[in-house]
Amino acid sequence: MEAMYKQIKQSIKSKILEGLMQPHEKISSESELMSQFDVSRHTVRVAIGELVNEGWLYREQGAGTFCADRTKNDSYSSRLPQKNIAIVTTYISAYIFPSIIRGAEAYLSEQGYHVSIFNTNNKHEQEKKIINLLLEGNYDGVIIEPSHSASATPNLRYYLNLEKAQIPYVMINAIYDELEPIYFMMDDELGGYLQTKHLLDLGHQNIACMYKTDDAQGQKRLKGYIKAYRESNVPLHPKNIITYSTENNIAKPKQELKRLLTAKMDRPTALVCYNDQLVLQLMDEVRELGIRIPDELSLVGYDDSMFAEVSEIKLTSITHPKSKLGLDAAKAIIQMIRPNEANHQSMESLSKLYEPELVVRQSTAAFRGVADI
Amino acid sequence: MEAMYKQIKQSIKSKILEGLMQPHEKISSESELMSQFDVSRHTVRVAIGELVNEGWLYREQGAGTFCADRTKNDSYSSRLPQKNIAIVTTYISAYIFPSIIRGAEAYLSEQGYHVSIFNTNNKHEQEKKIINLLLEGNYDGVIIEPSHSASATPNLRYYLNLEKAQIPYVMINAIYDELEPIYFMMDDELGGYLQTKHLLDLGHQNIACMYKTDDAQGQKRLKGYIKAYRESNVPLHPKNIITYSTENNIAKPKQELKRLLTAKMDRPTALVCYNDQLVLQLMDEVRELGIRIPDELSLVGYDDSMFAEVSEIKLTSITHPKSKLGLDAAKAIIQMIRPNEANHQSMESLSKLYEPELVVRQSTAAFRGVADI
DNA sequence: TCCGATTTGTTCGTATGTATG
DNA sequence: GCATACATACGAACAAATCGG
Repeated sequence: MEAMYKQIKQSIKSKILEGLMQPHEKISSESELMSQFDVSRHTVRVAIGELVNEGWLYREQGAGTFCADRTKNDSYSSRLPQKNIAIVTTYISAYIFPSIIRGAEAYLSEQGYHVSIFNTNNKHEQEKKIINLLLEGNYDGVIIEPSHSASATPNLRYYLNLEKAQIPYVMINAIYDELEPIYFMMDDELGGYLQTKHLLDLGHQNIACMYKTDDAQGQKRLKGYIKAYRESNVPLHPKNIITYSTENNIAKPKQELKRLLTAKMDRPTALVCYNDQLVLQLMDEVRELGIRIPDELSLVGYDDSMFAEVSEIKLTSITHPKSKLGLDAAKAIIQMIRPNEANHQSMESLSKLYEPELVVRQSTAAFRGVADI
Repeated sequence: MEAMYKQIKQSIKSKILEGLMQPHEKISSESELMSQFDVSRHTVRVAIGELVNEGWLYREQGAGTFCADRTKNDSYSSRLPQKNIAIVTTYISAYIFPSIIRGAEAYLSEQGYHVSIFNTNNKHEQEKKIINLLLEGNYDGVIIEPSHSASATPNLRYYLNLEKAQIPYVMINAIYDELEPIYFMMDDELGGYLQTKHLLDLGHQNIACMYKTDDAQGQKRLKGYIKAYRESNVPLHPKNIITYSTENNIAKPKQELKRLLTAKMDRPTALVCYNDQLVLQLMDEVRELGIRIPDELSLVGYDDSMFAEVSEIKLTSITHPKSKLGLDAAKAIIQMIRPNEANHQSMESLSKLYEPELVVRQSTAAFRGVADI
C-alpha cells in the first residue's frame, strides 16, 4: 500500500464504505484530488480508474465522477454483462418494421449490444410466450410493439413481471394505456386528421376512409378523420367509414371499395387509407373500374414509405419517423439500462410523440365540382 | 474506434481471436508495441490495461504481458447456455431480407431459440467485428450472408475460428468458395439466363443489362446473361453491359440508362435488371423520356418481390424463395446443432440450390420489328 | 550470487479534444 | 459562449521484478 494511487484508492473506497458517499453522489473532481493528495493528475486517474473497474465509481465526461449504486446486481453478475436487447414487433418483414429495426440495431450494435428479434404476428398469445422467454432469458432491455393494441392486453401480469425483474422496456408505435410505459410513437390522431383535412381543403366532401382498427394506430387515425370532419362542418356519412382487421386484411377493403365506387349515388371522391401499402393494393381495383387517379378519386396514404414513391402516381402520404423512431427507442433503452450516465429525473420525459406531416404528391387533386353543386 | 488505444486494443484482441496467440504466450513488449504503432508508452499501457481488465491478458512485472487462458473461464462464455442463433445479413431493412429473416425467425422461435440479428452493410470490416462478437458471445449457430461476396474474404481466419469453436454456420444468398460451406442460395446464373432468354425468345436482340457486381449474385446473373446471348448467336454489344456497386448504388444505373436510351442508334429495346427494386427506380426515368413500357422497352426484374406487383405495369421477374430460404437455412442449422435426430451422413447434402423460374407479367412484350429487319 | 538488459510499475509534467451544464 | 471535468495523447524519469549469462 505504499503506492500513492493505492492510498488514494483506499481513501475514496473508505468514504464509500463508511457511508459518507451516497450512490450517484459526485466525488471530488480530479483536480481537487490532485491538490488534496498533492499528486499529479495521472496518479489520481489511475486510482479512480481502478475503482471504476471494480465497480465502485463511474465517470461521466464533462460532468464528474460519481459513486456507483452497489445496492443491487452485486459485483459479479453485472461485471460480466451479456448485453442483450430484445426487439419485439408484430411483424418482422412487412413494410416499415425493417426500417425501425434497422435504426435500433445500428445504434445497439455500436454500443456493443446483441439484438434479438421476436415476432408476435399481432397476437396476444404469441406475445405472452415471448415475454416469458424474455423473463427466462438474459435480457437487459426490451423494445416492444404492443400486439393487438386496440384491445386491453391480457398479458398485463407479464409486463408487470418484466418490471419486477427490473428489465426496462419501451413501447413503440402504440402503447397499452394501463402500463404508462416510456413510448415512441406517432401522433396518429393528428395523422388521420391531416389526411382528411388535406382532402377537405381541396374541396372534397365525400371522403371515405379505411382503417385497420385492431391496433391503436388505426383507431386513432380514425378518430382524427372524424375530428377533421366535425371541424369542417361537412356532413359525414357513416357508410364512408370502413374498418378491417388483421385477419381479413386485404379481402374486406377491396370488396368494400368496390361497393363504394360502384354505388349509384354519393360515390366518394376521395379515400384516406390506413397506410401506403393498402393504397397500392387498392389502386389496382380502382384502375380496373376505369376510375382515374387523382382526377376522379384522390387517395391519401400513410407512412411515407417506399411504396409512396414507387408507383406511377406518387402517393400523397403522412410522414413516419421509421428508422429515427428505432434509433430513439434504442437510445432510450440504453439510458434506462445505464442510468449512471443519465439524469434520472428525466426518465419519464424520454418518451416521444412524433408529429406527423403531410407530404403532397400526385395522388390527390382538388375536387372538381360535379352533379349536385 | 478512432482513439489510438482502442485500435491497438482491437488489434491485439483480433490476434487472440484469430488463434494466432495461445494462452500464456507472451505478447509484444510495451516498447515493441510503441514502435509498431508509433505511439507513446502511455497509450500502449492504456490499451493493454483495458484488455487486462476484460480478462484477455495478464501482466507480470519484469517478465512481460501474456495471453490469458479463456478456455475454462467460468462465468464468462459458459454462463447460460441459452439457445442462441445469429442471423447476419448485409442489410436488415431493404427489400427481401426481411422475408428471409422472418422465415428463419418463425421456425427458430418455435424451436425455442433466440434469434439475434446483425448487419454488415456489405462491408468486410463490419463482418469481421460481428464474427468477433459471435466468437465472444454464446451462439449455437450462425446463418450468414457473405458480405461483398464477389471478392475473396479477408476474414477467412475468423470463419475458421468459428469452426474451431464448433459453432456451425450456413451461408445464404452467396458463398465464399474457399470455405465450402453449407449453403442456401439461388442458381443465379440460371436466373440471369432466364431473364435474358425470355427477351431473346420474344425477338429482342438489343438487350441491355444492369447488374450490381460487388456481390456474387450479380456476377453470376451477368454470366447467365452472357450465356443466353452466346447460345442464341445474337451478337452482344459490350456497351449494353452496365455494372455498378453498392457505393454508387442508384446514381450510376440511372445515368447509364439515360445515356443508353437517348443514344441515336442501337437503342436497346429491352433491359434486364439486377432486381425488382432497380427496375422500379429506373421506371421513372423511362417515363420521363416518354418511352412506353413494354411497347418500346421491355423490362425484366429479379426476385419476384412485392415491388413486382405494386406498380401499374406489373413486372416480369424471376422467383426467389425468400422466406422459404430462411426457413430451410434455419432447419439446417438446427440439424447441425443437434445431429442426434438427424442422419449425419447427409450433413453435406443439406445445401440447397434453388432453381429460379420466370414469372411473366406486363413489363415485357414481343419485339416489334422496326428499322433493320 | 551478482550484473545488466529487459520489462512492467509508478509518478511527474504538459497539451489538446470533447462533453456537460 | 464559457468554464468545468473527463478523455486521449505525448514525453520523461526512476523503481521494482525477471531472467539469462
